[in-house]
Amino acid sequence: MIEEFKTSYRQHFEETLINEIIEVGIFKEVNEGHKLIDIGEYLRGMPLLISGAIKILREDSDDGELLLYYLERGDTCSMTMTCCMGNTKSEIRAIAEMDTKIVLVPIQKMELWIAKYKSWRNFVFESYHNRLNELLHTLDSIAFNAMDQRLLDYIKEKRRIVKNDIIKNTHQEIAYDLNSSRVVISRLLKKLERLGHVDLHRNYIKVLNL
Amino acid sequence: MIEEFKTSYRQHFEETLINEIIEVGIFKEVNEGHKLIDIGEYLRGMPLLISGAIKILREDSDDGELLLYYLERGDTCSMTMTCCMGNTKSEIRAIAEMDTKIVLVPIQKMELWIAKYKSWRNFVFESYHNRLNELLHTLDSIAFNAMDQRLLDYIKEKRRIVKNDIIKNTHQEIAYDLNSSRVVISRLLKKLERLGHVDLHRNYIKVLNL
DNA sequence: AATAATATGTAACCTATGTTACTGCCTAAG
DNA sequence: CTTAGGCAGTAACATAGGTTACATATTATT
Repeated sequence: MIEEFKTSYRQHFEETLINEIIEVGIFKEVNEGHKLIDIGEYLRGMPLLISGAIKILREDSDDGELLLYYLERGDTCSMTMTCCMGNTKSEIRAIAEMDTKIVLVPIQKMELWIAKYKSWRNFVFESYHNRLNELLHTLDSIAFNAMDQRLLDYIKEKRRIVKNDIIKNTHQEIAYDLNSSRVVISRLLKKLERLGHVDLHRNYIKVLNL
Repeated sequence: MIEEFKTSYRQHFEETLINEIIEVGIFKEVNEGHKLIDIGEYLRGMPLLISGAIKILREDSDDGELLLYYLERGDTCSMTMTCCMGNTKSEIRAIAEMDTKIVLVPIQKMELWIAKYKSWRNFVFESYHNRLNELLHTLDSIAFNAMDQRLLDYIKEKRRIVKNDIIKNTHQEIAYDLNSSRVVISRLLKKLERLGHVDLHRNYIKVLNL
Protein backbone atom coordinates (compact mmCIF):
# COMPACT_ATOMS: atom_id res chain seq x y z
CA MET A 1 0.00 0.00 0.00
CA ILE A 2 2.91 2.31 0.77
CA GLU A 3 4.28 1.79 -2.72
CA GLU A 4 0.85 2.62 -4.16
CA PHE A 5 0.79 5.79 -2.09
CA LYS A 6 4.21 6.79 -3.34
CA THR A 7 3.26 6.45 -6.99
CA SER A 8 -0.03 8.29 -6.41
CA TYR A 9 1.49 11.27 -4.65
CA ARG A 10 4.96 11.46 -6.19
CA GLN A 11 3.84 14.24 -8.51
CA HIS A 12 2.32 16.24 -5.65
CA PHE A 13 4.93 16.06 -2.89
CA GLU A 14 8.70 16.11 -2.53
CA GLU A 15 10.57 13.05 -1.25
CA THR A 16 10.98 14.29 2.33
CA LEU A 17 7.27 15.03 2.72
CA ILE A 18 6.34 11.65 1.28
CA ASN A 19 8.57 10.05 3.88
CA GLU A 20 7.08 12.10 6.70
CA ILE A 21 3.58 11.06 5.66
CA ILE A 22 4.61 7.40 5.56
CA GLU A 23 6.12 7.81 9.00
CA VAL A 24 3.17 9.42 10.80
CA GLY A 25 0.22 8.46 8.57
CA ILE A 26 -2.17 5.64 9.31
CA PHE A 27 -2.73 3.48 6.26
CA LYS A 28 -6.19 2.02 5.99
CA GLU A 29 -8.34 0.03 3.63
CA VAL A 30 -12.11 0.38 3.86
CA ASN A 31 -14.77 -1.66 2.11
CA GLU A 32 -17.54 -0.44 -0.14
CA GLY A 33 -20.33 1.07 1.89
CA HIS A 34 -18.15 1.82 4.91
CA LYS A 35 -19.01 5.11 6.60
CA LEU A 36 -15.83 7.09 7.17
CA ILE A 37 -17.43 10.03 8.92
CA ASP A 38 -20.95 11.20 9.69
CA ILE A 39 -22.53 14.58 10.26
CA GLY A 40 -21.85 15.89 13.72
CA GLU A 41 -18.84 13.67 14.38
CA TYR A 42 -15.36 14.94 15.12
CA LEU A 43 -12.48 14.04 12.87
CA ARG A 44 -9.50 11.87 13.62
CA GLY A 45 -7.32 13.08 10.79
CA MET A 46 -7.10 14.24 7.26
CA PRO A 47 -7.59 11.49 4.68
CA LEU A 48 -5.54 11.28 1.48
CA LEU A 49 -7.03 8.94 -1.09
CA ILE A 50 -4.72 6.32 -2.53
CA SER A 51 -7.24 4.36 -4.57
CA GLY A 52 -11.00 3.87 -4.86
CA ALA A 53 -13.60 6.59 -4.34
CA ILE A 54 -15.55 8.19 -1.53
CA LYS A 55 -18.88 9.89 -1.89
CA ILE A 56 -19.60 13.00 0.12
CA LEU A 57 -23.21 13.52 1.19
CA ARG A 58 -25.17 16.31 2.77
CA GLU A 59 -28.22 15.62 4.88
CA ASP A 60 -31.36 17.56 5.68
CA SER A 61 -32.65 18.03 9.20
CA ASP A 62 -35.64 15.86 8.30
CA ASP A 63 -34.91 13.03 5.94
CA GLY A 64 -33.44 14.37 2.72
CA GLU A 65 -29.98 13.46 1.52
CA LEU A 66 -27.91 14.78 -1.35
CA LEU A 67 -24.74 13.66 -3.10
CA LEU A 68 -22.28 16.53 -3.21
CA TYR A 69 -19.32 15.01 -5.03
CA TYR A 70 -16.83 12.15 -5.11
CA LEU A 71 -13.27 12.05 -3.86
CA GLU A 72 -10.76 10.04 -5.86
CA ARG A 73 -7.07 9.18 -5.94
CA GLY A 74 -5.01 12.23 -5.17
CA ASP A 75 -7.92 14.03 -3.52
CA THR A 76 -8.45 15.02 0.05
CA CYS A 77 -11.44 16.39 1.92
CA SER A 78 -11.39 20.13 2.37
CA MET A 79 -14.30 19.92 4.71
CA THR A 80 -12.14 17.77 6.90
CA MET A 81 -9.41 20.36 6.87
CA THR A 82 -11.62 23.21 7.84
CA CYS A 83 -13.24 21.08 10.50
CA CYS A 84 -9.91 19.96 11.88
CA MET A 85 -8.49 23.44 12.13
CA GLY A 86 -11.59 24.96 13.60
CA ASN A 87 -12.12 21.82 15.64
CA THR A 88 -15.77 21.83 14.65
CA LYS A 89 -18.06 18.95 13.83
CA SER A 90 -18.33 17.49 10.38
CA GLU A 91 -20.94 19.07 8.12
CA ILE A 92 -21.02 16.08 5.80
CA ARG A 93 -21.15 12.31 5.61
CA ALA A 94 -18.50 10.31 3.76
CA ILE A 95 -19.14 6.80 2.48
CA ALA A 96 -16.79 4.56 0.51
CA GLU A 97 -18.24 4.13 -2.96
CA MET A 98 -16.04 1.09 -3.53
CA ASP A 99 -13.17 -0.60 -1.73
CA THR A 100 -10.86 2.30 -1.00
CA LYS A 101 -7.35 2.83 0.35
CA ILE A 102 -6.48 5.95 2.31
CA VAL A 103 -3.81 7.33 4.56
CA LEU A 104 -4.85 9.41 7.56
CA VAL A 105 -2.63 12.37 8.42
CA PRO A 106 -2.74 13.60 12.04
CA ILE A 107 -4.29 17.02 12.42
CA GLN A 108 -1.29 18.64 14.10
CA LYS A 109 0.95 17.87 11.14
CA MET A 110 -1.34 19.66 8.71
CA GLU A 111 -0.64 23.14 9.98
CA LEU A 112 3.03 22.42 10.55
CA TRP A 113 3.55 21.23 7.01
CA ILE A 114 1.80 24.25 5.57
CA ALA A 115 4.63 26.39 6.86
CA LYS A 116 7.29 23.81 6.07
CA TYR A 117 6.44 22.43 2.61
CA LYS A 118 5.46 24.54 -0.36
CA SER A 119 4.12 21.46 -2.11
CA TRP A 120 1.84 20.67 0.82
CA ARG A 121 0.60 24.26 0.83
CA ASN A 122 -0.18 24.07 -2.87
CA PHE A 123 -1.86 20.72 -2.42
CA VAL A 124 -4.11 22.06 0.32
CA PHE A 125 -5.05 25.13 -1.68
CA GLU A 126 -5.61 23.20 -4.84
CA SER A 127 -7.84 20.85 -2.91
CA TYR A 128 -9.90 23.75 -1.57
CA HIS A 129 -10.13 25.10 -5.06
CA ASN A 130 -11.36 21.80 -6.46
CA ARG A 131 -13.88 21.18 -3.73
CA LEU A 132 -15.27 24.69 -3.94
CA ASN A 133 -15.71 24.33 -7.67
CA GLU A 134 -17.32 20.94 -7.36
CA LEU A 135 -19.71 22.34 -4.80
CA LEU A 136 -20.51 25.18 -7.18
CA HIS A 137 -21.29 22.77 -9.98
CA THR A 138 -23.47 20.67 -7.73
CA LEU A 139 -25.28 23.84 -6.81
CA ASP A 140 -25.65 24.78 -10.47
CA SER A 141 -27.12 21.41 -11.16
CA ILE A 142 -29.75 21.77 -8.44
CA ALA A 143 -30.54 25.41 -9.02
CA PHE A 144 -30.68 25.49 -12.79
CA ASN A 145 -31.34 21.98 -14.05
CA ALA A 146 -34.48 19.86 -14.02
CA MET A 147 -34.42 16.36 -12.59
CA ASP A 148 -33.99 14.64 -15.97
CA GLN A 149 -30.78 16.55 -16.61
CA ARG A 150 -29.56 15.94 -13.08
CA LEU A 151 -30.19 12.23 -13.51
CA LEU A 152 -28.20 12.22 -16.75
CA ASP A 153 -25.33 14.03 -15.06
CA TYR A 154 -25.49 11.58 -12.18
CA ILE A 155 -25.20 8.60 -14.51
CA LYS A 156 -22.32 10.14 -16.42
CA GLU A 157 -20.41 10.99 -13.26
CA LYS A 158 -21.04 7.60 -11.73
CA ARG A 159 -19.81 5.89 -14.88
CA ARG A 160 -16.66 7.98 -14.76
CA ILE A 161 -16.07 7.02 -11.13
CA VAL A 162 -16.63 3.28 -11.47
CA LYS A 163 -14.95 3.22 -14.89
CA ASN A 164 -17.61 0.89 -16.20
CA ASP A 165 -20.78 1.12 -18.28
CA ILE A 166 -22.58 -1.06 -15.75
CA ILE A 167 -23.90 1.04 -12.89
CA LYS A 168 -24.85 -1.08 -9.93
CA ASN A 169 -27.58 0.93 -8.25
CA THR A 170 -31.24 0.46 -7.50
CA HIS A 171 -33.58 3.27 -8.43
CA GLN A 172 -34.10 3.87 -4.74
CA GLU A 173 -30.39 4.46 -4.16
CA ILE A 174 -30.24 6.96 -7.00
CA ALA A 175 -33.30 8.69 -5.60
CA TYR A 176 -31.53 9.11 -2.25
CA ASP A 177 -28.43 10.60 -3.88
CA LEU A 178 -30.52 13.09 -5.84
CA ASN A 179 -32.89 13.81 -2.96
CA SER A 180 -35.84 12.66 -5.04
CA SER A 181 -38.25 9.75 -4.85
CA ARG A 182 -38.02 6.25 -6.30
CA VAL A 183 -41.09 6.63 -8.50
CA VAL A 184 -39.76 9.79 -10.11
CA ILE A 185 -36.39 8.20 -10.85
CA SER A 186 -38.02 5.09 -12.31
CA ARG A 187 -40.16 7.30 -14.50
CA LEU A 188 -37.23 9.30 -15.82
CA LEU A 189 -35.01 6.26 -16.27
CA LYS A 190 -37.73 4.66 -18.35
CA LYS A 191 -37.76 7.76 -20.51
CA LEU A 192 -33.97 7.50 -20.93
CA GLU A 193 -34.37 3.85 -21.91
CA ARG A 194 -36.99 4.70 -24.53
CA LEU A 195 -34.56 7.27 -25.92
CA GLY A 196 -31.96 4.52 -26.22
CA HIS A 197 -29.53 5.95 -23.66
CA VAL A 198 -29.60 3.12 -21.15
CA ASP A 199 -30.71 -0.48 -20.64
CA LEU A 200 -32.57 -1.03 -17.38
CA HIS A 201 -32.17 -4.18 -15.31
CA ARG A 202 -32.82 -5.27 -11.77
CA ASN A 203 -30.09 -3.81 -9.55
CA TYR A 204 -28.06 -2.33 -12.35
CA ILE A 205 -28.20 -0.01 -15.34
CA LYS A 206 -26.22 -0.42 -18.51
CA VAL A 207 -25.15 2.87 -20.07
CA LEU A 208 -25.32 2.89 -23.86
CA ASN A 209 -24.71 6.38 -25.19
CA LEU A 210 -25.22 9.77 -23.58
CA MET B 1 -9.98 54.78 5.27
CA ILE B 2 -6.63 53.41 6.44
CA GLU B 3 -7.65 53.98 10.05
CA GLU B 4 -10.91 52.14 9.40
CA PHE B 5 -8.94 49.27 7.92
CA LYS B 6 -6.68 49.13 10.94
CA THR B 7 -9.54 48.87 13.40
CA SER B 8 -11.30 46.28 11.25
CA TYR B 9 -8.32 43.98 10.89
CA ARG B 10 -6.42 44.59 14.10
CA GLN B 11 -7.83 41.43 15.63
CA HIS B 12 -6.89 39.35 12.59
CA PHE B 13 -3.35 40.48 11.76
CA GLU B 14 -0.17 41.45 13.54
CA GLU B 15 1.16 45.00 13.27
CA THR B 16 3.82 44.23 10.65
CA LEU B 17 1.33 42.55 8.33
CA ILE B 18 -1.11 45.42 8.72
CA ASN B 19 1.64 47.78 7.66
CA GLU B 20 2.60 45.63 4.69
CA ILE B 21 -1.00 45.61 3.52
CA ILE B 22 -1.25 49.38 3.86
CA GLU B 23 1.96 49.70 1.88
CA VAL B 24 1.08 47.52 -1.11
CA GLY B 25 -2.71 47.46 -0.99
CA ILE B 26 -4.95 49.57 -3.17
CA PHE B 27 -7.70 51.23 -1.15
CA LYS B 28 -10.96 51.67 -2.98
CA GLU B 29 -14.50 52.82 -2.39
CA VAL B 30 -17.24 51.47 -4.65
CA ASN B 31 -20.86 52.55 -4.86
CA GLU B 32 -23.95 50.43 -4.42
CA GLY B 33 -24.60 48.41 -7.53
CA HIS B 34 -21.02 48.55 -8.74
CA LYS B 35 -19.85 45.31 -10.34
CA LEU B 36 -16.49 44.32 -8.89
CA ILE B 37 -15.98 41.21 -10.97
CA ASP B 38 -18.00 39.21 -13.48
CA ILE B 39 -18.02 35.58 -14.53
CA GLY B 40 -15.18 34.80 -16.90
CA GLU B 41 -13.07 37.81 -15.97
CA TYR B 42 -9.58 37.59 -14.53
CA LEU B 43 -8.79 39.03 -11.14
CA ARG B 44 -6.65 41.98 -10.29
CA GLY B 45 -6.16 41.20 -6.63
CA MET B 46 -7.65 39.84 -3.49
CA PRO B 47 -10.22 42.12 -1.87
CA LEU B 48 -10.44 42.60 1.90
CA LEU B 49 -13.69 44.22 3.00
CA ILE B 50 -13.39 47.23 5.26
CA SER B 51 -17.04 48.26 5.36
CA GLY B 52 -20.27 47.69 3.47
CA ALA B 53 -21.29 44.43 1.83
CA ILE B 54 -20.83 42.61 -1.45
CA LYS B 55 -23.18 40.05 -2.87
CA ILE B 56 -21.78 37.04 -4.66
CA LEU B 57 -23.88 35.65 -7.51
CA ARG B 58 -23.76 32.57 -9.68
CA GLU B 59 -25.18 32.59 -13.19
CA ASP B 60 -26.68 29.96 -15.42
CA SER B 61 -25.61 29.45 -19.02
CA ASP B 62 -29.06 30.63 -20.13
CA ASP B 63 -30.55 33.34 -18.02
CA GLY B 64 -30.81 32.18 -14.40
CA GLU B 65 -29.03 33.91 -11.55
CA LEU B 66 -28.63 32.97 -7.93
CA LEU B 67 -27.43 34.75 -4.80
CA LEU B 68 -24.78 32.65 -3.10
CA TYR B 69 -23.89 34.77 -0.07
CA TYR B 70 -22.75 38.17 1.13
CA LEU B 71 -19.28 39.34 2.08
CA GLU B 72 -18.96 41.77 4.97
CA ARG B 73 -16.33 43.59 7.01
CA GLY B 74 -13.47 41.25 7.76
CA ASP B 75 -14.36 38.89 4.93
CA THR B 76 -12.52 38.11 1.77
CA CYS B 77 -13.46 36.17 -1.31
CA SER B 78 -12.15 32.62 -1.32
CA MET B 79 -13.19 32.24 -4.91
CA THR B 80 -10.85 35.07 -5.69
CA MET B 81 -8.02 33.32 -3.93
CA THR B 82 -8.46 30.06 -5.73
CA CYS B 83 -8.84 31.88 -9.01
CA CYS B 84 -5.74 33.94 -8.40
CA MET B 85 -3.56 31.02 -7.51
CA GLY B 86 -4.78 28.85 -10.33
CA ASN B 87 -4.87 31.89 -12.59
CA THR B 88 -8.30 30.81 -13.79
CA LYS B 89 -11.34 32.89 -14.66
CA SER B 90 -13.86 33.95 -12.07
CA GLU B 91 -16.72 31.53 -11.50
CA ILE B 92 -18.89 34.17 -9.88
CA ARG B 93 -20.14 37.73 -10.12
CA ALA B 94 -19.62 40.22 -7.29
CA ILE B 95 -21.79 43.31 -6.88
CA ALA B 96 -21.65 45.94 -4.13
CA GLU B 97 -24.85 45.63 -2.10
CA MET B 98 -24.24 49.11 -0.67
CA ASP B 99 -21.45 51.65 -0.69
CA THR B 100 -18.44 49.57 0.23
CA LYS B 101 -14.79 50.11 1.10
CA ILE B 102 -12.18 47.53 0.23
CA VAL B 103 -8.44 47.13 -0.02
CA LEU B 104 -7.02 45.10 -2.90
CA VAL B 105 -4.00 42.95 -2.13
CA PRO B 106 -1.74 42.03 -5.06
CA ILE B 107 -1.81 38.37 -5.97
CA GLN B 108 1.90 37.77 -5.55
CA LYS B 109 1.81 38.84 -1.93
CA MET B 110 -0.85 36.31 -1.02
CA GLU B 111 1.36 33.26 -1.39
CA LEU B 112 4.34 35.00 0.09
CA TRP B 113 2.45 35.99 3.23
CA ILE B 114 1.11 32.49 3.70
CA ALA B 115 4.62 31.31 4.37
CA LYS B 116 5.57 34.44 6.28
CA TYR B 117 2.63 35.23 8.58
CA LYS B 118 0.77 32.69 10.66
CA SER B 119 -2.10 35.12 11.12
CA TRP B 120 -2.49 35.52 7.36
CA ARG B 121 -2.48 31.78 6.94
CA ASN B 122 -5.18 31.41 9.54
CA PHE B 123 -7.18 34.19 7.96
CA VAL B 124 -7.03 32.56 4.56
CA PHE B 125 -8.04 29.18 5.94
CA GLU B 126 -10.79 30.62 8.07
CA SER B 127 -12.08 32.44 5.03
CA TYR B 128 -12.17 29.23 3.04
CA HIS B 129 -13.91 27.57 5.91
CA ASN B 130 -16.56 30.27 6.11
CA ARG B 131 -17.21 30.41 2.40
CA LEU B 132 -17.45 26.66 2.10
CA ASN B 133 -19.97 26.57 4.91
CA GLU B 134 -21.98 29.41 3.46
CA LEU B 135 -22.06 27.64 0.13
CA LEU B 136 -23.25 24.50 1.91
CA HIS B 137 -26.07 26.37 3.57
CA THR B 138 -27.11 27.99 0.31
CA LEU B 139 -27.15 24.53 -1.18
CA ASP B 140 -29.23 23.22 1.71
CA SER B 141 -31.69 25.99 1.17
CA ILE B 142 -32.13 25.18 -2.50
CA ALA B 143 -32.07 21.41 -2.15
CA PHE B 144 -34.27 20.98 0.89
CA ASN B 145 -36.46 24.07 1.27
CA ALA B 146 -39.48 25.24 -0.67
CA MET B 147 -39.59 28.74 -2.12
CA ASP B 148 -41.59 30.23 0.76
CA GLN B 149 -38.89 29.22 3.25
CA ARG B 150 -36.14 30.42 0.96
CA LEU B 151 -37.89 33.78 0.65
CA LEU B 152 -38.13 34.05 4.41
CA ASP B 153 -34.44 33.24 4.79
CA TYR B 154 -33.65 35.79 2.10
CA ILE B 155 -35.52 38.51 3.93
CA LYS B 156 -33.90 37.67 7.25
CA GLU B 157 -30.41 37.63 5.78
CA LYS B 158 -30.98 40.85 3.88
CA ARG B 159 -32.24 42.57 7.01
CA ARG B 160 -29.12 41.42 8.85
CA ILE B 161 -26.91 42.81 6.09
CA VAL B 162 -28.55 46.22 5.75
CA LYS B 163 -29.15 46.45 9.51
CA ASN B 164 -32.61 47.83 8.90
CA ASP B 165 -36.20 46.57 8.87
CA ILE B 166 -36.77 48.38 5.60
CA ILE B 167 -35.64 46.26 2.68
CA LYS B 168 -35.32 48.29 -0.49
CA ASN B 169 -36.02 45.78 -3.22
CA THR B 170 -38.58 45.31 -5.91
CA HIS B 171 -40.18 41.90 -6.21
CA GLN B 172 -38.37 41.48 -9.50
CA GLU B 173 -34.98 41.96 -7.85
CA ILE B 174 -35.75 39.37 -5.20
CA ALA B 175 -36.91 36.99 -7.92
CA TYR B 176 -33.54 37.37 -9.67
CA ASP B 177 -31.60 36.64 -6.47
CA LEU B 178 -33.65 33.50 -5.80
CA ASN B 179 -33.72 32.42 -9.44
CA SER B 180 -37.50 32.57 -9.46
CA SER B 181 -40.08 34.72 -11.21
CA ARG B 182 -41.66 38.01 -10.18
CA VAL B 183 -45.19 36.61 -10.04
CA VAL B 184 -44.19 33.81 -7.70
CA ILE B 185 -42.38 36.17 -5.36
CA SER B 186 -45.31 38.61 -5.33
CA ARG B 187 -47.63 35.73 -4.50
CA LEU B 188 -45.50 34.47 -1.62
CA LEU B 189 -44.84 37.96 -0.27
CA LYS B 190 -48.57 38.58 -0.21
CA LYS B 191 -48.94 35.41 1.84
CA LEU B 192 -46.28 36.64 4.26
CA GLU B 193 -48.13 39.94 4.53
CA ARG B 194 -51.40 38.20 5.32
CA LEU B 195 -49.57 36.26 8.04
CA GLY B 196 -48.44 39.58 9.50
CA HIS B 197 -44.73 39.11 8.88
CA VAL B 198 -44.17 42.02 6.50
CA ASP B 199 -45.73 45.20 5.15
CA LEU B 200 -45.52 45.51 1.39
CA HIS B 201 -44.93 48.82 -0.36
CA ARG B 202 -43.77 50.02 -3.73
CA ASN B 203 -39.99 49.48 -3.97
CA TYR B 204 -39.56 48.38 -0.38
CA ILE B 205 -40.67 45.88 2.21
CA LYS B 206 -41.01 46.54 5.90
CA VAL B 207 -40.13 43.55 8.06
CA LEU B 208 -42.37 43.18 11.11
CA ASN B 209 -41.69 39.87 12.85
CA LEU B 210 -40.26 36.64 11.46
C1' DA C 1 -41.59 -25.80 -4.12
C1' DA C 2 -43.71 -22.36 -1.31
C1' DT C 3 -43.21 -18.05 0.72
C1' DA C 4 -41.24 -13.69 1.82
C1' DA C 5 -38.65 -9.78 0.62
C1' DT C 6 -37.06 -6.60 -2.70
C1' DA C 7 -37.04 -4.13 -7.17
C1' DT C 8 -39.44 -2.20 -10.83
C1' DG C 9 -43.51 -0.46 -13.82
C1' DT C 10 -47.40 2.30 -14.01
C1' DA C 11 -51.63 4.82 -13.12
C1' DA C 12 -54.06 8.42 -10.74
C1' DC C 13 -53.72 12.25 -8.24
C1' DC C 14 -51.88 16.63 -5.71
C1' DT C 15 -49.22 20.70 -5.21
C1' DA C 16 -45.64 24.08 -5.85
C1' DT C 17 -43.89 26.74 -9.08
C1' DG C 18 -43.53 28.81 -13.48
C1' DT C 19 -46.03 31.35 -17.46
C1' DT C 20 -49.09 34.52 -19.71
C1' DA C 21 -52.10 38.07 -19.56
C1' DC C 22 -54.35 41.89 -17.91
C1' DT C 23 -55.41 45.29 -14.26
C1' DG C 24 -54.62 49.48 -11.71
C1' DC C 25 -51.34 52.39 -9.41
C1' DC C 26 -47.51 55.31 -8.60
C1' DT C 27 -43.95 58.31 -10.18
C1' DA C 28 -40.85 60.60 -13.11
C1' DA C 29 -40.33 63.07 -17.47
C1' DG C 30 -42.28 66.01 -20.67
C1' DC D 1 -51.32 68.43 -15.93
C1' DT D 2 -50.52 64.63 -18.95
C1' DT D 3 -48.41 60.57 -20.23
C1' DA D 4 -45.26 56.66 -20.37
C1' DG D 5 -42.86 53.32 -17.95
C1' DG D 6 -42.06 50.63 -14.04
C1' DC D 7 -44.20 48.15 -10.15
C1' DA D 8 -47.47 45.24 -7.89
C1' DG D 9 -51.94 42.28 -7.60
C1' DT D 10 -54.34 38.59 -9.40
C1' DA D 11 -56.54 35.11 -12.32
C1' DA D 12 -56.11 31.21 -15.36
C1' DC D 13 -53.44 27.76 -16.90
C1' DA D 14 -49.31 24.35 -17.75
C1' DT D 15 -46.04 21.26 -16.01
C1' DA D 16 -42.54 18.94 -13.20
C1' DG D 17 -42.12 16.37 -9.60
C1' DG D 18 -43.81 14.28 -5.30
C1' DT D 19 -47.32 10.76 -3.24
C1' DT D 20 -50.15 6.74 -2.87
C1' DA D 21 -51.48 2.55 -4.42
C1' DC D 22 -51.14 -1.59 -6.64
C1' DA D 23 -49.34 -5.13 -10.02
C1' DT D 24 -45.66 -7.84 -11.50
C1' DA D 25 -41.11 -9.81 -11.63
C1' DT D 26 -36.98 -11.34 -9.57
C1' DT D 27 -34.30 -13.13 -5.84
C1' DA D 28 -33.66 -14.95 -1.22
C1' DT D 29 -35.33 -17.87 2.62
C1' DT D 30 -37.63 -21.58 4.58
